[in-house]
Amino acid sequence: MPIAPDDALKPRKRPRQARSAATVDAIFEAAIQVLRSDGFTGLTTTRVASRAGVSVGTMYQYFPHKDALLYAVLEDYLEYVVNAIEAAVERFRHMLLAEMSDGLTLAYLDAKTRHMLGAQGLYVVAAELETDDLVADVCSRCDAAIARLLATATDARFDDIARVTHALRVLLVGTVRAVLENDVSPDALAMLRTELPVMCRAYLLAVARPTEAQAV
Amino acid sequence: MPIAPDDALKPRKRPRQARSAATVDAIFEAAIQVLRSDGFTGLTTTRVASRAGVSVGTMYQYFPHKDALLYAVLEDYLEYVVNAIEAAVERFRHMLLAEMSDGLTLAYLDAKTRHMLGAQGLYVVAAELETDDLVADVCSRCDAAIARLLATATDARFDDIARVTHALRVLLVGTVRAVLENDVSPDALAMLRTELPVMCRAYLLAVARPTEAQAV
DNA sequence: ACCTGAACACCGTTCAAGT
DNA sequence: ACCTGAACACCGTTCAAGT
Repeated sequence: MPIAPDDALKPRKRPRQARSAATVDAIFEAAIQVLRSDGFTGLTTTRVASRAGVSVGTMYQYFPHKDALLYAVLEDYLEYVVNAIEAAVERFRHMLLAEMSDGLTLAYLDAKTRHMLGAQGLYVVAAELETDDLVADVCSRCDAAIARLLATATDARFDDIARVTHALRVLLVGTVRAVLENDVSPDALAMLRTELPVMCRAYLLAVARPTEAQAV
Repeated sequence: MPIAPDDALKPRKRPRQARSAATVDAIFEAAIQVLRSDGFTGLTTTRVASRAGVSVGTMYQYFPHKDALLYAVLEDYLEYVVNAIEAAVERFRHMLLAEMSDGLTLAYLDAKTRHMLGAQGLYVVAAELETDDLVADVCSRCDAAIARLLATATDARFDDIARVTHALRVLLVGTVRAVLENDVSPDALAMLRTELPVMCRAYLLAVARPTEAQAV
């Protein structure tokens, strides 16, 4: 657990040839599979390499150490989620507060459940790996996007939009994780799909200041 | 990561003499400290033993393996939190819905922040360690307590109290964790203390069916 | 009874040797 | 250029030997 200086967690080299790119993809996919089946503790360089069909040495040509590989997997996943949020924000701007709340909530839920169903282990990766900068960056991009959304509600204004934005993101992220983490059954998902929108909507309406357009 | 059969995670023997009890306490405390400073990955049997001032062999007399030690630490912590919730439930029964919501929320927040400030690593322990039974037990005790509380609200009834209880617990646990996990600054805590009660109250009021006593 | 620490198997990482 | 796998240091766990 030495402190990672500079870009110590960055890939060692980018694949330049088709053969290499295929190798990296295989390693990447293998890492996710092993993480899912054996957990963070069970994720071994040997196991990833053998499942990817390469030798350990080859893996170390692309990732300077195990952590760099896991970091890359996490980065890729977070990028996917942020993109989903930013897309939802564009789609639901300039609507009623309740509409944009539901739109954002369901878009986030979809992104999570589609891409994440087995990648729960990534939470452990984020917790254990020096990922503060990466996470901070992703969080601020999400907050910026959500603030952009809320600012355009046609029927409400917020006194402290930064605070509300932050609280809403934490509500979304925390609740979804708390459920998916130890129960990905259809029942649990159904519960989220009905209750989470209610939570977000209720919170936003509670802290919003209605505007003249409200009575429309 | 072998499947834990039976009580494989239970302590090997209970301390019978004062000397032993002191040893176990020291090991326990050392584990928490190492977890805080070095994380889950950095938590080494050698490190825990040396910080506790005993040899590895001694540790293995009380805990059959590293996981059993971590399991015991987690169990102790969860017990503390459940007790806090159950105490709060007794204190706030038969009140207005908004009052009991705030009471429960702040009691939970207090329990978390007081005992947990450094023990964040326990989330990783719970995720990695075969703790499904333990967690399920704790969750159902919390849900039972919260349902007991909500059922006595003087101004509201719920059509599906199990669903609301579950959703409320997930909201509490998830949101608090999402904040504390990567930011235990006073600012973050202040945000939780103001916004979390609003979230819970707003959600409960949104799903509650008001009763005649409401207009009092 | 309780404690110790060398010894064994396994994992992360390197690097000389192969194609 | 890219790949391989034996070799080294370190961690979890055991157990013969100490008090």
